Amino acid sequence: MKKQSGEQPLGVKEIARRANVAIATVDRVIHNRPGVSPKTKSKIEAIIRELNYQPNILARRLASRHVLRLATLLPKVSSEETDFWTLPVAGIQKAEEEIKQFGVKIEPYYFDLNNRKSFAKVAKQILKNPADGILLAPSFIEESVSFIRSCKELKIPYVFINSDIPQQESLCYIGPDLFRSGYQAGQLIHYCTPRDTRVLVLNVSHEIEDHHHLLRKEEGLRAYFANTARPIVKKDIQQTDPASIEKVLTKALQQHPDTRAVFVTNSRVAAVSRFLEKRARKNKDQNILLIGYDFTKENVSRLDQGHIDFLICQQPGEQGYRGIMALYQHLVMKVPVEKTHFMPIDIITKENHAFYI
Amino acid sequence: MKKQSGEQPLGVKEIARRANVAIATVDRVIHNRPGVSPKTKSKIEAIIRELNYQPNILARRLASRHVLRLATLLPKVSSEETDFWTLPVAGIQKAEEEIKQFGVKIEPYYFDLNNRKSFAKVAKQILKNPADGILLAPSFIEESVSFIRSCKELKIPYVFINSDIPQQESLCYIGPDLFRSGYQAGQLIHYCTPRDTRVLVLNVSHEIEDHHHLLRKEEGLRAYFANTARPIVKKDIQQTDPASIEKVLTKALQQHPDTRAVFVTNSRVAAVSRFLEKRARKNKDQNILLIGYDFTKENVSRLDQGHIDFLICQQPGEQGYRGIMALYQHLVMKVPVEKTHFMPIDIITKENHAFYI
DNA sequence: CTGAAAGCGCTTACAG
DNA sequence: CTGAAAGCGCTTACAG
Repeated sequence: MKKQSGEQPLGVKEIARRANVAIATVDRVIHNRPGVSPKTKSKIEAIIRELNYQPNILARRLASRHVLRLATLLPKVSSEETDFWTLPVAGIQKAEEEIKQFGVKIEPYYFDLNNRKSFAKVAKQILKNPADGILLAPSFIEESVSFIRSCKELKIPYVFINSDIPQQESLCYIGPDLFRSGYQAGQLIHYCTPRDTRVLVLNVSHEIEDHHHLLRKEEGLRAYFANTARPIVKKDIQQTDPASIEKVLTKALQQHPDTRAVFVTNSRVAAVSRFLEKRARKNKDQNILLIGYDFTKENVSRLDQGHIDFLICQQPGEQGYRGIMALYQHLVMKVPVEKTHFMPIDIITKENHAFYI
Repeated sequence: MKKQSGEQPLGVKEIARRANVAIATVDRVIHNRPGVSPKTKSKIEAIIRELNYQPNILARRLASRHVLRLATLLPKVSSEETDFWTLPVAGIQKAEEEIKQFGVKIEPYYFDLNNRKSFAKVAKQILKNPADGILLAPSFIEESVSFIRSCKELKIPYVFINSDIPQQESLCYIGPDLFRSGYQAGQLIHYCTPRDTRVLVLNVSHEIEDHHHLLRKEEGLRAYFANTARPIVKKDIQQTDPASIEKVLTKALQQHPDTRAVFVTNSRVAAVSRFLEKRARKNKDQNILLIGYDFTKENVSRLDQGHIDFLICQQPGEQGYRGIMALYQHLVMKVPVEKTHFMPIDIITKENHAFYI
């Protein structure tokens, strides 16, 4: 079949012909470049509208000598802490694979989640040789706000993934709705445990920065049980080593022997599962439901062994992939991008994790 | 930044220069077209290998006057039955939107799920003016096998979605692992109901063709409980009207008053939920867990009202999207395609359905 | 069996 | 402020 049987899409050539100008002039108008008299400009613009001109992206990228650079600013993957960020990075690579044909190049930068100064330092590096677009995880709010202020000045679009800073004019946010994920955890607990038993909420984190995020999940959980008599107790564990976890948990469970569900508000659920496993061996009668977050290697392995019951996951790979694609859509295709994209709240179990990601 | 600073990707021009032939001859070799002497051919092939030549897809699609036609053969969406197939269709449209710039066109064909002859009829239409690739839901096995026999003869690649016919040399299969989804349902029942209570499996379908699929799900569920004492009973309901469902269910629940979970092996779970709702009103004491399949409008609405507990879903939209993309990858990008792609087994609840799809 | 040339719809120096 | 022309890396008639 031959192309364009029927409605021939008209191009710059036809626009130039109708406007009685050279193609180069049409090009100037299309890209809003200077050097066109107002009169010529409006004439060409009228014709563009009339023809409903759609640029041919293939031709554009083929002819252009400009390669589009996208910088990513994400936490470094640290095997000691959590390998969560390997998945977004993989998603970003997949996106790059798909669009590198179109002259898009990704420049990855990494900061240390335990060191807010490293964020600022790496951010400064990015600004030294600014990319055309930026994808970032705004883990440190203050530093992120300062960084994107510079981006705004340079008119560089930026996308947030995994956590949001609202009201910052980002191109878009792609990540979880923390509150609703906590709410979902509430429902699972409701289904799986007797309704008069206690729920223990654990925030295991020394990163104070995280706290706001963890609180939103806790709020979601509490909201689910708002109109019930369900007893809920919360513990913050700031030291994340096994001994500290053991100490806090032992005490909490002694204090509240009616606990039948533990909700860990982040990926540290694996560490908690270790303690509960040990405890269950001594104490056969008590079966405690354990729910936590994130598809890390360790969590999945603990899930598979039956020491974690549910993991709530939000497609971290897809977040990276879509973040890049959003920048691409915006910069190359020039199509509008959805401002907020909440990821599905996926419930991962021993039985379905093999099909995830 | 200028393009190709560094490793200049070499193209046909350079190959032609090195082989001392015209570009047209290189093109013939690249596309394995006739009219090249064996000697010239092998010489060019050697250079292509040596240079690790990667064709520029942009240039290829821009220069080519050939538009790639992909036919889709799917069940017609019938509002009376189920709107399940609207989602794959939407996924296909999304894919088309993304790749129509590259001269890909989708030609949709629909058959009637209640009429196997309609499948054969529409399939014949497709063969009258064969597309370059085909995406189909092989709902009727015999007719599908006969259709793809013709496709094989014509060397047209085809992709199965939603259900598979193994050993048919399809380019790939994209859809659920039915057995494992039944297994997952088993786990949810295990978590949510007392372990000595009964599980009722319902196959609600007059389409005998379906039966094999439904059985796989049932087998998965039974496998989960294989080494337990859990009582399981199965009922087939061949008439799908409310009265027939009511009749069978009333009898089954009378016969087995210890039933605390009902597993419906397909999207007909909404109809079952109607009966159970009615029954619960009369019979307050008995709370029965209800699990079924598919993200149809009606099912989601029943889920939202609390009359269905869990829906197992397998990203129908994504199946359509990926099916088209697989054909595109194969035909345009010429990259190898994964033979089997099982979709995640998603657990959808009242609390997370709003974030799905 | 092989090659020279036009063209796909754009962008980009460069000249005026 | 404007235009003529070369070129992006391919494919496609057409000529020999």
